[in-house]
Amino acid sequence: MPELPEVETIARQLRARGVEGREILSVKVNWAPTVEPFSAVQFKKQIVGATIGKITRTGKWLIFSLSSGQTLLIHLRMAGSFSLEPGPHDRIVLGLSGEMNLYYRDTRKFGRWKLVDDPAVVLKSLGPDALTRGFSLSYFSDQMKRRSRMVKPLLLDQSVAAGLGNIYADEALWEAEIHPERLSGSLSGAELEALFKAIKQVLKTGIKNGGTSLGAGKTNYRDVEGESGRHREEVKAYGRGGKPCERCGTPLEKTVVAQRGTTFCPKCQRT
DNA sequence: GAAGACCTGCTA
DNA sequence: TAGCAGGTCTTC
Repeated sequence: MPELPEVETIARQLRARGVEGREILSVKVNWAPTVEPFSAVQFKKQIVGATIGKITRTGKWLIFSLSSGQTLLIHLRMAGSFSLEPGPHDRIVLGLSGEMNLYYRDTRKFGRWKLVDDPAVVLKSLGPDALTRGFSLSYFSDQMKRRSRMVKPLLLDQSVAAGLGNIYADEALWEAEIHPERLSGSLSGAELEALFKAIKQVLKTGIKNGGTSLGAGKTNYRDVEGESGRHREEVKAYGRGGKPCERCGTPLEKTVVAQRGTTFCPKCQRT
């Protein structure tokens, strides 16, 4: 579930809560497959005693630099989240110096913690983070022309832009008034620019609103404080199938594109 | 491209 | 009870 804005919100809150600079005193692994590439026992051995340095983010990856020189790369996949209070489905618990426990919660158990010597080995498969300067209009236009595929699956392809997921891809396409099944090579210069700007805008607005969560369930996005994102009220397309398009009033259509649920306006998103 | 795998829980 | 879910990976 978490996409770039949700992961960014979590990274900011972990920093604000002072997780950086604390020593890892203990590690409890309740679901061993979360940890890669080591066994839970090896994983513990390697990180206990290390101090957490900078906490950053690239695409949907959370990055903890450790004083040991190793890096902890955390991907929340569909349902991962962090909390400073214990709760159900806590898969990993870090006991930190200064009486703080950091709980990694993941109902669906899809999330992964990778402990690596060189983060580039994992991150090199990603394109530029969608909110960095490296993700420029010229780069984006080139990628879209070069790989002529349906535009929505291309937006979800992390090797094109890192960070977009199903919600913000639908939102960006709605903003830019482009049909999700358009072939990327058929987009005009004006359409490419509109889509490029829409991507940056929906992600920035998502961050400003603390991310998006749709319902009240346990699999829903929660930030470190246990709050659901306020971006829910701003969503124009995702999850609004059958409801009127806010631009033209036409009922939005829900379909499947590249095996992902996709909502769009059949009238104003051009085919 | 598509389909299945990995998981649990919510919603219809 | 079946179908679906914010993601990615593997195998056709």
